[in-house]
Amino acid sequence: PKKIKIENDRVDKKAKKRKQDEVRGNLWKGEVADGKKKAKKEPEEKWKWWEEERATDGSKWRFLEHKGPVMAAPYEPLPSKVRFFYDGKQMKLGPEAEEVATFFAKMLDHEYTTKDAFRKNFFKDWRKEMTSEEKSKITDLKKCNFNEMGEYFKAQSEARKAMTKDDKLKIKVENERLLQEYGFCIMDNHKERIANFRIEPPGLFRGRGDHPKMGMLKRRIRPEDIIINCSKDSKHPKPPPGTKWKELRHDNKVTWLVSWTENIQGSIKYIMLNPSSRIKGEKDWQKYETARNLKKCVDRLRNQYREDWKSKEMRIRQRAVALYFIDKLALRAGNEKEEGESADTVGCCSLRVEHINLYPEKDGQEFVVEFDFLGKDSIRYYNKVPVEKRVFKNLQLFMENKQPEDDLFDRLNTSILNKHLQELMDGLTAKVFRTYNASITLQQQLKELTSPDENLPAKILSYNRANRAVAILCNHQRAPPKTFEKSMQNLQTKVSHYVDMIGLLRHPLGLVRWDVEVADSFPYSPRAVETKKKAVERLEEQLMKLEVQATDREENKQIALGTSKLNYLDPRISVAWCKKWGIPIEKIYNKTQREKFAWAIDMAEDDYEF
DNA sequence: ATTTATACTTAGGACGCACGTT
DNA sequence: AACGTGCGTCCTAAGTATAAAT
Repeated sequence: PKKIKIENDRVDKKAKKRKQDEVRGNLWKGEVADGKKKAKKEPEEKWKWWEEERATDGSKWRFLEHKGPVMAAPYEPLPSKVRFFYDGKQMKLGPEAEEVATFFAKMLDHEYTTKDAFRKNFFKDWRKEMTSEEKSKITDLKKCNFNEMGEYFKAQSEARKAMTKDDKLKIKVENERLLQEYGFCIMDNHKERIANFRIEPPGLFRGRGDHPKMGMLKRRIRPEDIIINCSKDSKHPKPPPGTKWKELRHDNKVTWLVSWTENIQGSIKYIMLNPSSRIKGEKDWQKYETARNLKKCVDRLRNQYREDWKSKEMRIRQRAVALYFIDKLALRAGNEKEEGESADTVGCCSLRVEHINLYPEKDGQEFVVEFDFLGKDSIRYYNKVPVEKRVFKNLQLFMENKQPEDDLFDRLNTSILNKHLQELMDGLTAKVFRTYNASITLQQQLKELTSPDENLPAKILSYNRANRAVAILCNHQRAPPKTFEKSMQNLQTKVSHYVDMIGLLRHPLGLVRWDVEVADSFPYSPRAVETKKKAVERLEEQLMKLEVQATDREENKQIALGTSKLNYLDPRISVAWCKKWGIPIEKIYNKTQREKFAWAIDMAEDDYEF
């Protein structure tokens, strides 16, 4: 595999030395025992992996030791007072059938338990867990009454909420212990955080959107399903007593520690490291370097695909138009999906004729393409865009003699497209355009929106607006928060409250209302005037802050900023912006994000350019 | 050329908790 | 102390991409 050599790849000799000095194996002994106090008091110097050289042989690590996954808690049968009824008659279920029944009972309040597909899939899978006796009795889901179960779980969760502080603390301590024991691994002399060290518990599958497999039973994972990956010379994780792992593997060409095959789609699930880890960070850094490489040649590429719109070969024209969409609209590549295996969603290459409408003229604009389709996670993409005449004509051509459900780009798929892109630039794939366009947009928007003399909240509003421009480009949506309207109203109430107060203060008579002390000194003593002035200033600043907050929130109603911040925006752009304007980085990145982007925070200066 | 397997990134929503407000 | 709410964390589904198998 090709490695993109990163520029400015300084090698810090001292860092190298430090690394060798660090002792391996302090993880499972000593440290945990003498408590976290020590670790907290003198946090071991943060490892700057970005100052070290990277492996060039395709190996991902040299040493890997971990404790294996945390298995899902075993099923606890219901107390006998909680009954299940079939066709009005009480019925005691065996533990297997009962467990699956509880999954359904826990979802009773959800709308999807009313959906045909959900019920059908659930019932089919549930029956597989029944004894032959149960199976012969229980033949109709409609006759099943899970209400007592459902109530029981509701009560349980109420009880959990109502627990004493002490009991809550106990749980917290136990979680912390689990984290300390299983949440870290040793990779190449460093203790690194694991992202998801728990095996996914069994339950009913609920895909996103109109998923054909909704309601199916996601089965319990046993040690016998699990593959462990670690160093040969490490202390191997032990399977729970009386069980065996499926396999113990020592593959340092991959980054995962644990894997298993999930039964719904038959896909493999992995346990991997946290985004703050070296192995994820390097990859992330490299991703942005590839996007920066695209920046260097994007003009050439754009000229190229514009030329290709005229090609006499249909496949080349399709490739060129698709690439234009991917570039201009930041569409995803659009791999083909097996029909009936998941929700019907598309990306660029898998667009169908039914997903676009062509308007030679619309709303005073020429050659408008209207997109309307469900993308990843069944999020709707709706957009009307004027395109160049040639693109428009090509689209008409591609749609000729086709049915709505036919592929728009019938001579193209992501594999063909990526092969082409690979020839144009080393490391280039379709998704790089999303990264590139997102990052360059942030940089441009920040330049445009930041005004030097604005105060801190206003600058942050500008940042959020730049961030928002990217989120809109990438179509990162969210469901409006349930409490949105109300919290917006609250904010407005506060605002008018401040406006009133300021009004009163500004008016001399307002003194009577405002503050007894000042009122007493009526008419104005110099001190009172000064105090009043200060108070007005303070109030006005708070008002400003509130107004900014209100604006920001309103504009953000249906837009999710997190995804682009975490996955598309070169963090060095944000770091540089913060440094340039003296904004504390904490205003932009929370703790987790600062950990993930530690490399960028350490590296980028105020003049960094993407 | 097409399908399958694998590994990894990207994604939105649920949930719970800290924190400010009443 | 009770409340509520906004944020961060967790969860895991759903994508992209590539290599290997057919």
